[in-house]
Amino acid sequence: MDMAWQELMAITELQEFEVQTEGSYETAQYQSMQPMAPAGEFEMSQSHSEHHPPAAAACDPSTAASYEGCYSAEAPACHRLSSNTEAVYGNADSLLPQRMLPMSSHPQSSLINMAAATQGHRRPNASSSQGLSRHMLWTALGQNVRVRAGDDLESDSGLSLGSSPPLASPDNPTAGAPGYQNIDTGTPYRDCEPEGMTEHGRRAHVHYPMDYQSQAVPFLPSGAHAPYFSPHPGFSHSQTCSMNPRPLKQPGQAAPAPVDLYDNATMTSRGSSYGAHAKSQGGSSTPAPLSRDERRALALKIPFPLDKIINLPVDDFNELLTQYTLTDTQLALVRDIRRRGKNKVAAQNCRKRKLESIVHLERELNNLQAQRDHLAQERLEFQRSLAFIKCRLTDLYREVFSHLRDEDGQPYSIDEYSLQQTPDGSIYLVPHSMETREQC
DNA sequence: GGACGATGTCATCCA
DNA sequence: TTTGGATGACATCGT
Repeated sequence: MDMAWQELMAITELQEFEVQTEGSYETAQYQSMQPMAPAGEFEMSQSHSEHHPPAAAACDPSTAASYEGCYSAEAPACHRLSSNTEAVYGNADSLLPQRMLPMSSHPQSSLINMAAATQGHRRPNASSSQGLSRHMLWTALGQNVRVRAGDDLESDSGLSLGSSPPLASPDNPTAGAPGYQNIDTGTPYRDCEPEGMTEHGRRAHVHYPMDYQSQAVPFLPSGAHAPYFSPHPGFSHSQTCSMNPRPLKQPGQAAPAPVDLYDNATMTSRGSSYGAHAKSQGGSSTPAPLSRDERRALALKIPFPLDKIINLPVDDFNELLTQYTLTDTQLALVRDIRRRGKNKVAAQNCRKRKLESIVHLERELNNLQAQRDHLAQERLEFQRSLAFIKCRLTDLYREVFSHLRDEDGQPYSIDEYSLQQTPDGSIYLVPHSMETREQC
């Protein structure tokens, strides 16, 4: 790429050279798409004869054979830029990476759709996954969702300076945010704690979604919450922390398998679901885990879905907030979620534009390189043409001298005299000695 | 284990 | 002042 840009920069130099050496040719001539005639056929000379009558006689094909030495017949025909550029770059669109294709929307109408979308397909785009994960928030409530801060225990971001108030983040369980505390014990949430969590706390932890259900039911997709909202009492901490996700069993079914929606291997520290999605390509029916914000919303019992938080217009969003009595912590979290959600979309759009810009610049670079090649070819043709015309002029000059005679009928020596033309068109025979003096 | 692409997030600027 | 879009930078993940 660097070389390409260096070559591109040479175009300006090339054009400057053209102007200096071929000053009589205007820039417009460089835009001509017509090929220069092969020199050997002297079509070039005929073309010149239209504009330079004196040269026309010199370029008479009948006499041109004597000038092959000046104007090589091997001069290649100038290529047609109009066809070349299109031929070379006509398929430039094919260079567009597949990732540049317009994103398609995915229906988010049901949990079934969501599950299907997460199985056997890599996430087609982030927006759909957002929608899916948002549904996950409200459908997973009955699935013994553990309000886990596991990924939050990891470093959120090396540069994170904590834009969110500490209270609003489960990253900081010691900050005293009520929403991140165990409902029963009041202790901060710490999922999968190897030692610190008591069995009572674990059970309360496991049962937390049940407590959340009472508030969140109105927002759950119909039919999604009822079968899953009674966590099996037999779930232990070790089960909930299992690294082997199993299909969920409804309460009425015997021997419910341990459920772990937070397989560490599938969760990113950012709470994104793409990792889990990629893992679901294997055909696993394990639903995608909740994002970090979804879990935060779950923990703080935000009483409306994330897609509303993120996508509602500001007026509707504020109106939504007025419909509920939210704590400062909840408000801060909601605003953080809204900010992050919008920024996520913005980042996706930004990256898409950046890729499109790269493709556009690469295409433009190719076009400019083709233009440069065309100009170089034209310069070569013009140089050959100029050399040919000079040869013809020299020959005509000698021919004129051969017909000149002095008073004694003797021919003038071309070494002693020269022909000069004045601005008014008069031609004088000037001795070289006088010419030299005039110059002095 | 390092390179690389994808993605989410944060900080910052700006309208 | 608030809100949100745009974007660079960074972290993390999976391949």
